[in-house]
Amino acid sequence: MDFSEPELQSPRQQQIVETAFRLLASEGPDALTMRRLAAELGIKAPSLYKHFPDKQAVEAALIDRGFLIWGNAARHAIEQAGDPLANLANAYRSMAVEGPHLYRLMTEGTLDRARLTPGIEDWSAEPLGAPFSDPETARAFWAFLHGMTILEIDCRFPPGADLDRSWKQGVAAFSASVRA
Amino acid sequence: MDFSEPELQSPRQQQIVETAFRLLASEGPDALTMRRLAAELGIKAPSLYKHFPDKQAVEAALIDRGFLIWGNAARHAIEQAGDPLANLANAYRSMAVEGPHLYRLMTEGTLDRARLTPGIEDWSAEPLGAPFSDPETARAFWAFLHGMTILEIDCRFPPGADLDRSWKQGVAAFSASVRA
DNA sequence: TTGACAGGCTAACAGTGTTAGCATATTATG
DNA sequence: CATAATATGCTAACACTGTTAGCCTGTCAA
Repeated sequence: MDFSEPELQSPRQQQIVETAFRLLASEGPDALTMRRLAAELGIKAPSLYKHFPDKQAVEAALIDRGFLIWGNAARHAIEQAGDPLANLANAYRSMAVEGPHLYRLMTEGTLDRARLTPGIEDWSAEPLGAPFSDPETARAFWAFLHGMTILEIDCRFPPGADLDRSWKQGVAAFSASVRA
Repeated sequence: MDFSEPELQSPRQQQIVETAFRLLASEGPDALTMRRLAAELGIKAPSLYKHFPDKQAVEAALIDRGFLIWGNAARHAIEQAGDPLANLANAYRSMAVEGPHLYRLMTEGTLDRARLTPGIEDWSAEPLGAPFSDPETARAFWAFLHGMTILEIDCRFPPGADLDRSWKQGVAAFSASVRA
């Protein structure tokens, strides 16, 4: 499966999503309003509704892009030499730290799957299952990755905590569960 | 340390927080508006500002309450017989499933610690460190707990996934790291 | 030439948190 | 007892949000 081409989007839609992507990344979710996004494109807010039914649809397109980014990064990580769990953890962490606003948008709250391109969510999560013999342990490892990531970018750990070490310890804990 | 008495709150403030607590639990975050909260109390929205400087302050009081609930539940869990990690995991999961809206409010986004009662965050996290010999592994375990919990209440796992088994596998993975 | 359509616009609505200014009832003080 | 202060409510309004209705213009096909 290849999700790299968003066929269903017109050039103008792609341009809007691209602008929204940059706006979210550089100024955060509070800046991602319909009026601001429109201004960034040199138009007025109501005109956006000629291209997307509502704001959620724009956000869904961003989430789609996030899943694409993560799916590719995870596949790349698995192919590398060394401990696949550590490689996945590093890739996951890097992606989120580089784009914390997008990461939050992707993972916060419930997800309206009907708005996403079908299958992309599963596709992006697929590489996480590779190192493990059963899907349940893979999901537990995913939970660890997400927990570390979101707690880190939300600054929920005590200041000065050795997060590198926590990542290592967690990866080590799950290493006993990898496929022979 | 005993956080059970919110000494700094007037009776009216306690009443408002209590009402907000019930409103959030029963109807979710969208219902927790200043106007709605006021209506629930039989007053108008601006009157709330005689008791709290802004909405964030009300939310901070709710988060305080959440930390209190969790801190007590965790202490209780640790005293029980059996695997302390499994007990903690069960307590954590139960708390979140019973009050998912409060759990999200507590854990979503960054936290303005200046608004919380000093020390309550650390106090509520304390029991998690008990079973482990180093704080880094304890934090990794916390990340696993939070990851599983938030992904579960946000329905991010595939439908039909065996979450009980994922919880078990994750707890098992960390069991090798417990203090001798 | 005409008609459809794509894509912009202004004006407006309901809802949000929040502030200013006013009224009243209780409580403390002279 | 009178008076001042405080607590606690109110209405009106502001700036912001997503969103809709209705209008106008340019492009392209029949």
